[in-house]
Amino acid sequence: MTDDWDRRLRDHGYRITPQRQLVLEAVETLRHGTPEAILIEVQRTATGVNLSTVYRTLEVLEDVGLVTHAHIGHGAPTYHAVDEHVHIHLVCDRCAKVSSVDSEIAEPFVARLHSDHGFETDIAHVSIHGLCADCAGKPKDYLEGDDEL
Amino acid sequence: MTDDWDRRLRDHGYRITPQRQLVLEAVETLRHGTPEAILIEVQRTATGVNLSTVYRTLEVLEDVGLVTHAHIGHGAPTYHAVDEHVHIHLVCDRCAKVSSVDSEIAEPFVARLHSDHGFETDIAHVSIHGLCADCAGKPKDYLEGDDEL
DNA sequence: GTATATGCAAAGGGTTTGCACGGTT
DNA sequence: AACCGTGCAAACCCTTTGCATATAC
Repeated sequence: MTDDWDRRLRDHGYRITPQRQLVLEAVETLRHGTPEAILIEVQRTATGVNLSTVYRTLEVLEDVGLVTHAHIGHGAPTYHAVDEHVHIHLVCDRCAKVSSVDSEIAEPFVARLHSDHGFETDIAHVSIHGLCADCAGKPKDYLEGDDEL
Repeated sequence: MTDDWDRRLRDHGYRITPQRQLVLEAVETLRHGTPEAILIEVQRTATGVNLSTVYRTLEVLEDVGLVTHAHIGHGAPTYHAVDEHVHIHLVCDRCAKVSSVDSEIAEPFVARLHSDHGFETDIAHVSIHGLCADCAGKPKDYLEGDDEL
């Protein structure tokens, strides 16, 4: 676990509690975790912890920069520790498969948004939707224009 | 309104109903509309229409290709008529302002996802989060979108 | 006439909030 | 001792669903 996690909390005026430690550990253990999944992981150690505490804690951990969240499908968001490698989620709208790609691939796009619109993009925050290679019915490195939904 | 809307519905085995017509018209009138907003617009003409009908109708209209939806914030999605110009929503995570940019700006990125991962991206489906020019403190030129609410 | 669409109400996920108690500082 | 954090339950928003009725075909 990030070694200065307690310091980070304290520096922002937050207190150190077992729940905060456990939630952070759970986020790091599960590399992608919804609040619900995080709760279950936390409850392996401390059964009494409540879902609303998980929500409040994730908000705090995000505020101090220890975790981030991304929206994958239409459901609950998933949380990651900040030291995880930054990645973009590609979600297939047909088979619902989720793949992760290095966020570096979006660099030129992000740079363009910045130069043209002054927008500082958090590219990993929401996933990219579309059709995966299988569902699009085409192998990698194959090009053709078929764009129905 | 799209002139072959009824034909499109019929061709997919759907029936023509006043509700479907009204919902489609509402989507075209409001250029960005949540289900709730669409309901209100529809009810200006037909007060009895129900929210669940709006949901079911939007699903049908989307199925036949007359409308699409995009996720802007964490809340309800917004619907657009398909003949609207395709655009990406940039959402500022600080001030919540939403601006629209031409989706063409993402072309190289989309092409890269296709060539490297075989993924056919629907770039407009989810918005891009980050900090707007004002909030990032780095203005250059930005395009104000057509949204409110 | 028959199957589909609708309205209504209830239930369902996911998330937030008010409150009193308990724990950290 | 003061205040923040927690558990609990209720409320909340958005969406879906079951069912009986109404309507398009």
